[in-house]
Amino acid sequence: MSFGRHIREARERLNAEDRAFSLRQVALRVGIEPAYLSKIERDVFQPPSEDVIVKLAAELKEDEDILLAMAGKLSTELQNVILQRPKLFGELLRQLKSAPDHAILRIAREIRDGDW
Amino acid sequence: MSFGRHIREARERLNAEDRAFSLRQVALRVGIEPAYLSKIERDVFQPPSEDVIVKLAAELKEDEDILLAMAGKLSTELQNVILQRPKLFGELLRQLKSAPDHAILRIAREIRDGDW
DNA sequence: TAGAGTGTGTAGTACTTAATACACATCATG
DNA sequence: CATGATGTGTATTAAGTACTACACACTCTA
Repeated sequence: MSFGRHIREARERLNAEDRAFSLRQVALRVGIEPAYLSKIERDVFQPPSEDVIVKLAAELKEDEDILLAMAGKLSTELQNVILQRPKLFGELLRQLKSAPDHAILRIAREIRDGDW
Repeated sequence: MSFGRHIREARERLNAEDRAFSLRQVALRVGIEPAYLSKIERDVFQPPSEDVIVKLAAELKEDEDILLAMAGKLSTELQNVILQRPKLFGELLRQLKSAPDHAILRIAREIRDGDW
C-alpha cells in the first residue's frame, strides 16, 4: 500500500472515534498546511520529510520505522548506526539480506539477552 | 579525515606509481569535470553523488562502503535491504548499535557458515 | 622553447525536495 | 439558514543537490 493511502486510512480510523483527527486538525498539530496533508494522503505529492513523518507517526500512533520505510526512507538514526562502522555493518547486512525473518529475530534476541 | 582529503591522498599514492592517476585523467575516466574533482578533493564542494563515489572507489581501488560513509551516505543497496523489513532490521540495528565489533563479526561469520 | 598536460578560480545552471498561500465548494449543526 | 469546519485545486517558492563551462597560470619534457 502507498504511503498516502496508509496515512489516510490510519487517520480515518482514529477520526471515526474522535473528531480531533480531522485532516485539518492533524495537520495543525503536526505543523503543516492542511492542503499539503491532503495531497500527501491522496499521493498527489510525495511523502514528506523525515521530520514530518516522525510527527505523523506519533500523532497517528503508527510505527515510525515502518512509516519511513513506506516513504522509501531510512531514519537518520539507523543510518548513523551503520555509518559509524560501515565495513562491519555492510558485511552483516549483506549476509542477512536473504536470511529468513526468524533467523534475524533470533539474533536480535540473542544479543538482547547479552550472550557474547 | 575528510572525504576530499582521503580521495586526494589515495589518488596521489597511485599517481606516484602511475601517471594515469592525474586529477584530470581520473576525472575523465570517472566522467566528471576536472575542476569538479579538484574542488571535491580540496573539500571546497561537498562529496559527489553515490554514482560518482562508486566510480571513484573502483578507480582508486578503495572500499565503496567506507567511501560512501565518509561522504555521510549509505548505499541505496544497503538501504533497500533494511527497507524490505524495516521492523526486523530496525530492532536488530538498535540492539547492535553499542555491541563491540567482535560480536558483530561473530554474528556475520555464524550466518555465513549458515548455522540456523 | 613550443606544446601538451597539470591543477584551480569564477560563474552559472538544471533538477529535486519540501513545502506555503489562498481561494473555493461542500457539509453539518445549533 | 447562517456559520464554522472540512477537504481540495491552483499557483508559487525557498533552499539544497549536483554538477558544467571556460579561462587561466604553471610545469615538464622532447
